[in-house]
Amino acid sequence: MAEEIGDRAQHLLKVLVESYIRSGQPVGSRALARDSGLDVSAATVRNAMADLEELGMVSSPHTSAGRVPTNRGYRMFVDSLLTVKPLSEREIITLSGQLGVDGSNQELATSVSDYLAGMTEMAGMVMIPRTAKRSSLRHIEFMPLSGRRILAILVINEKDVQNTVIKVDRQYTSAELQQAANFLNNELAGHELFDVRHRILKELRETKDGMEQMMHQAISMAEQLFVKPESEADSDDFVLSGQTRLMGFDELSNIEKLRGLFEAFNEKQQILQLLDRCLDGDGVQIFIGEESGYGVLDECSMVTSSYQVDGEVLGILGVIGPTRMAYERVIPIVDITAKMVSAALAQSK
Amino acid sequence: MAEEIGDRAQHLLKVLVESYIRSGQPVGSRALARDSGLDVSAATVRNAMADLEELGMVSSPHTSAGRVPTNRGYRMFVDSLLTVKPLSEREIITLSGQLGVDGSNQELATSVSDYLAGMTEMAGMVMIPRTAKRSSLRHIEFMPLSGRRILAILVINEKDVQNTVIKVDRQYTSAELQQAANFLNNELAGHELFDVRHRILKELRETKDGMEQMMHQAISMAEQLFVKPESEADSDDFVLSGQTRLMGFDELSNIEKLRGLFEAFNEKQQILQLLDRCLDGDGVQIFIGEESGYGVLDECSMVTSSYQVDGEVLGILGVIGPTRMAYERVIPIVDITAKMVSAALAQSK
DNA sequence: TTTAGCACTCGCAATCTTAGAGTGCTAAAC
DNA sequence: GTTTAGCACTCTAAGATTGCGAGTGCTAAA
Repeated sequence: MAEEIGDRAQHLLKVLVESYIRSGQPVGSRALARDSGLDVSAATVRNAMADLEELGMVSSPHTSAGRVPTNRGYRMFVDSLLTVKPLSEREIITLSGQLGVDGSNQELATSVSDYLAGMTEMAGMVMIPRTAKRSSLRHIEFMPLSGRRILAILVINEKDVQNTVIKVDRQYTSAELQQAANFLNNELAGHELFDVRHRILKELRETKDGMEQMMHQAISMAEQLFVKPESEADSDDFVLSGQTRLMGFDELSNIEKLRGLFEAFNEKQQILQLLDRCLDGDGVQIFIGEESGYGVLDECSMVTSSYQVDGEVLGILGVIGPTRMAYERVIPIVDITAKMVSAALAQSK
Repeated sequence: MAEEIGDRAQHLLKVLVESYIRSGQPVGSRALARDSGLDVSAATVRNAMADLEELGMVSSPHTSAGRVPTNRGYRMFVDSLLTVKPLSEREIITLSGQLGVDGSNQELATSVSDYLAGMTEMAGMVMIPRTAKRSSLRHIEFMPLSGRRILAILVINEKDVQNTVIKVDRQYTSAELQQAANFLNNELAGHELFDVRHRILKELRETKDGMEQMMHQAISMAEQLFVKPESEADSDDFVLSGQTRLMGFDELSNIEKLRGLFEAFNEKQQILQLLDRCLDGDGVQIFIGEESGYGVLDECSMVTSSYQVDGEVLGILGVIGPTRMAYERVIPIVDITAKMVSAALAQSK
């Protein structure tokens, strides 16, 4: 069935997609023949179109409209036909100017997301997996609350603070908690989170007996802090900005669709699962339409890239926009942004 | 000009608004005569409508449509014509069930906002002024960062944590910072924020000389933490939920309007300024259409109420929806919610 | 394999029509 | 003076009709 696509058909597909991305209008055979640069007639183009249609690369909205690329057509386009424009010097400079290295990861993520949204005129996003492997524990602090609850404050890396309320078996005094925190800081501070988790589990196993009561309790508190979150592989930090720009696109003028999309943004869950899938991949990755498996992303594409330090993936960033987007511009933007974020993080280390 | 409105005209306005809120359709004279309960003919109603139109209470979309209330008409309606339905027992129980007292204020706000959104099928919002008067400082902690920066962690009230990065004149060691924190905790912990600010300024004035170097520095750090934020009367905590529900209303099916609205939600600034204005008011307050002065709220109304403890206003909560909303239902919901939140907060004190 | 020619299909926009709803006004009735 | 009935008038929303333009698919010839 899936026959080989001839060189000419490929070229025509490329020109068609480019034209459609530019104008948003179905492309007819006459116009395509003209723009293709090839010296062929419209009729020949029509034959090629018939082939492409059979292969599911293009389709007509109706009998006498031109052709429009299908998701599969877009896929072929970005995979093997696209010619990427490098970014201009100026644009790169703008970005590097925006990347302040101080401020928390949160702030960095926000500014990067804004930048992506601004440059592409679409929605930008940045994910920081909370359990980023490179994170190391800096400091633990406990504070008693009313009724058997304790406020735990974790300082992670340089400047990220996390606080959690944990429940314990009885009331503790400030002094006791201080002692527990000291103990844990001694044991755990400076180690990577991954490591911390390990140590806690190990200690738990080893200390069934003959250990000071206090340590025992301290470790069980730490367990609540570090071990549970792993199983709830839930909310990573996730910044999304410029969503409202998506309301400007015709293909999303259907309110129902838009609503679904914004609900998905609010949920975060779905989007995050999707982004998780990108964590392994290298370089820029693209989801076209509902390839992602999420109906709400029907008319949308995501262009993402991971950013990393020392070859280790720290997170994902990218943009969301209509399927009909200027890939040849968006892809290098996402690519470069990811690289510059990687560089900035490496430097601030 | 603004002549007195007759009793009958008032009654007719009331019935008209109710009918319009129910159906969303302009109300004609015949239907209004029928529904009014009055024993008058359509012609009489027409005369009354002509009067109301002259007073700016109603208007016709076009010559041969019925009448629609204007903002002014709505205003009159909610101010003096509305009969409020009390909430059913069941609904109140649902709410009190949802109000968990544990968890941070953030979490409380989120759950209240969700509740409002769910009950009214519109968008819910809760504001917690960051500088809430009743807040008292619990604990301060410093941690050195690279390059003359210090991470400050404030625990406020029971369970709210705030962290800020401050810049200082030189590097400090952990020990020095510990000392400074101890000093500040001794001086300030347990006091209300308002008080804290006062004390810092006082100390600053008094300690020009003859004070230990260290205290001096500690106080100037504290100044950065507590005094500056007051001038930037910027971001209070603000939770908004169920925005996407607004996309379901016909009057907001205009994408441009919707976009403006959602951009305002993202900015927060504008909405917050608006809510600030409610802080003084007592009980339920209502903004109809662009009464607020913000064009983006054109076809929307806000129903808000403050919540308080010991007679002191802590924040604002409410809902946003289309001007054409079921006020007689929404108002008691907002009212009761505010009261229950107030009660819950008083109890958790 | 490519091309020209031609009949055919379809959507879109403009125009017209009709039905229905509701008004404003006037003159009579209470 | 207020209320009512009657009537002409206006306006919209929803179909129906039309013509145009764009583009296709097919066939037969180059």
